Amino acid sequence: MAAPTRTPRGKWIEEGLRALAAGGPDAVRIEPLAQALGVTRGGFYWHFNDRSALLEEMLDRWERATTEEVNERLEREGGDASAKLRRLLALTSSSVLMTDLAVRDWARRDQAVAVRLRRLDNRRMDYLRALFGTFCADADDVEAGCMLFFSLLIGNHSIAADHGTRSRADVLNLALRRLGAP
Amino acid sequence: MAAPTRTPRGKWIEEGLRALAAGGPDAVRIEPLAQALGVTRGGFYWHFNDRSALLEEMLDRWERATTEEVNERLEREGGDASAKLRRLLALTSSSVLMTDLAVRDWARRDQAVAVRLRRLDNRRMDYLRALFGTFCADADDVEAGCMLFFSLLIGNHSIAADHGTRSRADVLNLALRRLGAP
DNA sequence: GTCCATCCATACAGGACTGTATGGATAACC
DNA sequence: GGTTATCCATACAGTCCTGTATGGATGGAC
Repeated sequence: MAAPTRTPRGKWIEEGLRALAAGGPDAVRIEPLAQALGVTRGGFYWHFNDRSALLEEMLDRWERATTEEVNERLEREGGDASAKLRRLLALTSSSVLMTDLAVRDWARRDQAVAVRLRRLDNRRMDYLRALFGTFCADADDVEAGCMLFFSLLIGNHSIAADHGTRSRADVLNLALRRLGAP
Repeated sequence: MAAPTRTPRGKWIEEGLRALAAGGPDAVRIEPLAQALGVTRGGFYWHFNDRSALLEEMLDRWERATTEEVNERLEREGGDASAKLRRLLALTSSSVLMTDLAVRDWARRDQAVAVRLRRLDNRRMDYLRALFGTFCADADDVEAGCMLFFSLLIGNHSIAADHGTRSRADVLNLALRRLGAP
């Protein structure tokens, strides 16, 4: 009844997310994906109806994984709020982050993706609000701090500027302190 | 000697930048560009060697235009530093900004583009440092403030979260005040 | 009115990809 | 050892794009 499951559904999705992170949604093509997996496209169309079905499932998996993966891992490693914020900022060049940036760009030109992103960003903002709330009493300050921190998270990987004698890590630390993180 | 110049070099570059802003570098294809301009690809290959030549010139023009356009316009309209920062943040959905975000994403997967972006981001950072320097004495604070502001500029158009009863503009204002802008 | 630089249309060859159809191959399961 | 669910290879038709080659068309300069 069962089967060898050499290249199951999940493999295609994983490889698709890798391609997305590396080259954006336009880089998610079946033929190169199959080549990367060492097979032909034969099996792909058994799992999926077409390319857009893969993209949908990629977004499904991304939406589920990114919440659990980041938040739970952050909670598991413990520490106070500012330690968690610090760890979040240090998540450099993780594939999670690259995928995130790719999806963010994708959302700019695809309404359906934008809806998903909004749902996720709202969850993330809620999480950030909880963290900032531990060392920040004023609600306005919390909201501004969250927006600034979230922006910093993205800006860190989008801004190519140098900082003279300071390293990027130095500047991130200074910025965090400026946001009131103890 | 001269000519009608119906669809000169510049037209292709403009249309290319429009396509870039709307759909990323992969969306810059000659055939659709020609269609948008109401001609066939015939003339394109008279102006440019190939597609990559267009991309190069698009980046050239972008690099020159974005600096002059934004900075000079900001200076021309006058006001103090915090007024200028406020106007920068209000530059919503300008095509300049969309192109900027597209190039930023492009730079993540193309080294040559990354080099150009770095050059530009450094210039922009210098400009921001000058602005922040007018109401911020400590050099560390200036650097952190610039990074946070620059990130906010990008985050504003990349983050899809809501802010409860507050509007995005409210939060941006709160954030600016938190950065010490009077 | 002719020349010439500039620009455009058309046709062609080729590449990369998509989706479909079809005939296996493989191994767990009975 | 046959059955069956799962997966793969191959071949084919079709789409969209690229780059090249070639023959105009247009209008200012002279």
